[in-house]
Amino acid sequence: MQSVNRALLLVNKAAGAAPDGLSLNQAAEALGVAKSTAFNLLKTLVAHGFLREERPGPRYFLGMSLMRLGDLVGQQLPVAEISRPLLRELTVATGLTARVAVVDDGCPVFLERVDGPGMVRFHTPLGCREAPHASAAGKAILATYDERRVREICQAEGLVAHTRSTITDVEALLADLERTREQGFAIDDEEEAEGVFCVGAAFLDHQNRCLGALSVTGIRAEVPAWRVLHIGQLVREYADRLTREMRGQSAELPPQSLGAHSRRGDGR
Amino acid sequence: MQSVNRALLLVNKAAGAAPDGLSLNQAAEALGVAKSTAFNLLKTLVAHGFLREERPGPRYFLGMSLMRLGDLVGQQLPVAEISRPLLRELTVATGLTARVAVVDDGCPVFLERVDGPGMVRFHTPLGCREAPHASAAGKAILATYDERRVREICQAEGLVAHTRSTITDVEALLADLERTREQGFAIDDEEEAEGVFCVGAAFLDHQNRCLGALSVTGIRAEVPAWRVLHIGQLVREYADRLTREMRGQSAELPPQSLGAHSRRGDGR
DNA sequence: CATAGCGTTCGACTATAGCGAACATGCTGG
DNA sequence: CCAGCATGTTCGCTATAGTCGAACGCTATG
Repeated sequence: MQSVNRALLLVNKAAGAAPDGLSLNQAAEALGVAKSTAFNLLKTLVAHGFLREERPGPRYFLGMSLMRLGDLVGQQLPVAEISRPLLRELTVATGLTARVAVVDDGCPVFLERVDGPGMVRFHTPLGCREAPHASAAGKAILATYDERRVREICQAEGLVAHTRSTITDVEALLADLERTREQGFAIDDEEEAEGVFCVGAAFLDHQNRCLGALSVTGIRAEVPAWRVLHIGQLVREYADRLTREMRGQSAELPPQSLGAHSRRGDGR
Repeated sequence: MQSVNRALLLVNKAAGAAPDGLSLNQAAEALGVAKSTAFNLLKTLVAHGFLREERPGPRYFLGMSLMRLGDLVGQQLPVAEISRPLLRELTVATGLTARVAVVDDGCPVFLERVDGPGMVRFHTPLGCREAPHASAAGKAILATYDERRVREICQAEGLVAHTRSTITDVEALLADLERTREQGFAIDDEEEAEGVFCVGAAFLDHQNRCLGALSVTGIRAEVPAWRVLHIGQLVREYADRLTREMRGQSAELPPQSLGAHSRRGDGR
């Protein structure tokens, strides 16, 4: 499946090549193929709207089809649709950027975001994976797993340090997860990026397996110590609401009170 | 480029196959190829995250990469980023769903949307093309072109009727466009969908060529006759603001007052 | 327990995608 | 204004890589 591989790689290249786009020669060189080969690939991708050809001196950018398809991903996952109004409320209530992620192999993948009102914008593309051990959403997810599974994931992903505060030791991480379970929400205190503070909480499916997490993100200064508890409880509360609403739609289970702190899932 | 073609077709199939996803056999049949061929294609797409494989009984859905890439499209087009706060304001001011489209071969392609507060949700996927003759955004765009180009586009697209009110006659369309130019905004009065009312206005680049259009959408009942003028002027005003802000960023041209009704471009 | 339907693997054949060289085009600098 | 270069585009040959079909294993169902 060589040609398909190359085509898809090209799309990724075009994604990285902002804001000037990709030229034919760049494409050919990036793939290590002849110019004519890259030429054909590019034309095919353009024909399907996966790339956009901007003249003159053809430069290639991501195409409109990707936007349409990207939008559809969210619609295939019911989570995004349902969580949107909750994110909006959460943003208003906290003044922070609120996001929702689904879990993919233990990592949070962010589906949807509602930016806060502040000056600061965070570089948080939709659809991106974040590290499980260094993000509030990730730790909220891990906290629903049992120790064995957490160790597996840590092994697979590796506890790479993003900042000085990143937890790089498995035992320390397990302790942090225990605290997360106790208080009902996870905290990322500059563990993913310097100066950035996040709070996250997991939501569950009808079998109490973790589906994903809500989180709010702000700069450290926006979140003084005395606000943390309040924000944490708010995020927890909204995550529970999301759990209930997801159940309400996909299965007709009764809203069965979740209990304030009953997310002690077994992770499988 | 047969295999790439087939792969990209599969992605589109998977997009349409909501909410149950695509099975191997469906995929093979849809393409008219052997099962093993479809199998390889699917696996390759999954490896790149363009599709997601859900077990058991492997079903294929759109993958997370598409979401990430779709999000990036917007970032490569400066329009989406800049228009977002304007859309938000416009939604608040009108109580309607506000959207922004860029022009692609005369058709509006919608980049970004901010839903209104009402109960009604519109089925308006991002990245989708709409008919130029039957949407407010489309007519706002066409109104910036000269007669020859409008006729060309009509020829190419065909004036298909979506509802009883759709304009299917070129002369009538040209008259409507003239009115649009006079009042500064375009109106779609149930021409695209029954019961749906839209108002749109074009925004321009630094050479006064049409870049795209803003529009607001509501159900007919939300937009009584006496509100139309006010809403129209509002949309016109925001489109002009967008024009100015786009110029402010990409080129350092002075904000040069646009004049209330100076969008009489020549369309090329 | 049998069977039908699906996903998955394998090897052979041939169409197809890849290469390289030649041709076109559009800019830059002399 | 022309020459030269860099870039995009086309074409034919060749071998590779993608396609097919058939065989296998699994699960789900009557």
